[in-house]
Amino acid sequence: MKSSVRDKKAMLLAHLKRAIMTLELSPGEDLDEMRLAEQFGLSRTPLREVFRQLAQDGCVSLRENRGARVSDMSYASLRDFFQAAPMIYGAVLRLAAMNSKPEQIEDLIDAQDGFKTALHQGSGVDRALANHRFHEITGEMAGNRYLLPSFRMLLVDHARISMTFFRPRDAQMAARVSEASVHHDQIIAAIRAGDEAARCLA
Amino acid sequence: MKSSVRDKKAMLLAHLKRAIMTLELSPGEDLDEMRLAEQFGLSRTPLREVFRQLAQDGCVSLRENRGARVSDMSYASLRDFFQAAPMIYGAVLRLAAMNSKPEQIEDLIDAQDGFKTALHQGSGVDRALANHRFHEITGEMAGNRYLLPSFRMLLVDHARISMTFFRPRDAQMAARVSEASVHHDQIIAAIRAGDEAARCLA
DNA sequence: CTGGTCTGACGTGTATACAAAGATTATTTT
DNA sequence: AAAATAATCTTTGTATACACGTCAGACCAG
Repeated sequence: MKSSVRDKKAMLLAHLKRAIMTLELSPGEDLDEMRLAEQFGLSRTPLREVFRQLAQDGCVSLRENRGARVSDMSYASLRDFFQAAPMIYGAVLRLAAMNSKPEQIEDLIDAQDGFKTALHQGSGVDRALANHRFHEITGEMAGNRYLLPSFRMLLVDHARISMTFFRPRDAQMAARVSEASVHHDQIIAAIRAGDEAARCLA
Repeated sequence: MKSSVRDKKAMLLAHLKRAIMTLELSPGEDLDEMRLAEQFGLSRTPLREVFRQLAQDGCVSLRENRGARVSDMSYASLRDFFQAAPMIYGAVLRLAAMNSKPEQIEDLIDAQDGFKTALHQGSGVDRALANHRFHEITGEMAGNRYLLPSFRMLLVDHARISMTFFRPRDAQMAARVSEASVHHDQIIAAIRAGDEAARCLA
């Protein structure tokens, strides 16, 4: 079974995004066009399109005549992150509570199950990705085209920051992650409540 | 003097963005790749790159196998706009007040002068573009990489919404626009104050 | 040595030909 | 005559060759 170019593009996008979020590809690392092209059986044209999409999510930065490089995590970008994240996350959650569909709530609960599983028997990578998936669904629920680009950028770096600072041995860290699980449950409850409220109005 | 491809790309980008913001290109209108390519003396490859950049700003939507189309302004997107705009604008202004540089404040004052000129002797298009320029500078001042993508999208549709609903004869509208000018002055004052405060801390 | 420029190798940017998908028109069938 | 289907035509997506810019190391001047 040979996959179409379209599928290969999607795979490459997912692969690179995952690798960047998990720090498998380090911030600042260069991406080699030609190498990736032949590795994934694509020509450079669609590959560069994938780079553009990654740039949109803040995964890579494109430098004129100097290729794509994994976005670095400087002190400045950490500061930017903690300035922007609370607002955008808050806004997304409010909208998610207003606009969520029953089916999406099911997805969210599944994602939270996945997160709990990762919490107890997964690696740091598993936890970061499961957490990412959870929040990604809240973004879908909010469904606001203006908020989404910023939200997606934040989620990518949320994962990278978790990966950077998470230390499995550290008891405080373990507590933090458990807190996240509780927080997720609160989010689900709030969204359910919002959904009920919306239903009553309709 | 013949301009380089790089310059032509920048020109095309600016031209299309302006045309879309001023509704010279209507929402929903299709963009013809080949026509624009020969019109601007570019091949399709860099032209499609420009389309991608426009898509990033929310100017156009790219449909699989069906080219680029000017983003339409549906009821849903208006709702999204008014949900997202207050938050993002507020956040950007707060950060602008914290991070602005003296030189940027000069730019902002110049932009406000331009807006006032447009207000008194310009067309609706002039006003919308001058207003856009003003807010664009506040975005630069805030300089938060996570907020910027959403902010840019909002600004584009801010201009388009103004163009849609502005009616020169309408006295209420005239008052609205004057209000905007006052609002701009307040913004400048607030940013100046923030700048002073930051200076005192340093 | 140190600083600067030149040159060649490497990698990115663009043009163009070709392939594939969508839209349109003509044809056939009921 | 209307609907379904086939043929074509247009437009988009991909591959590839070539042009151009960048970077590194050699070479020379100070």
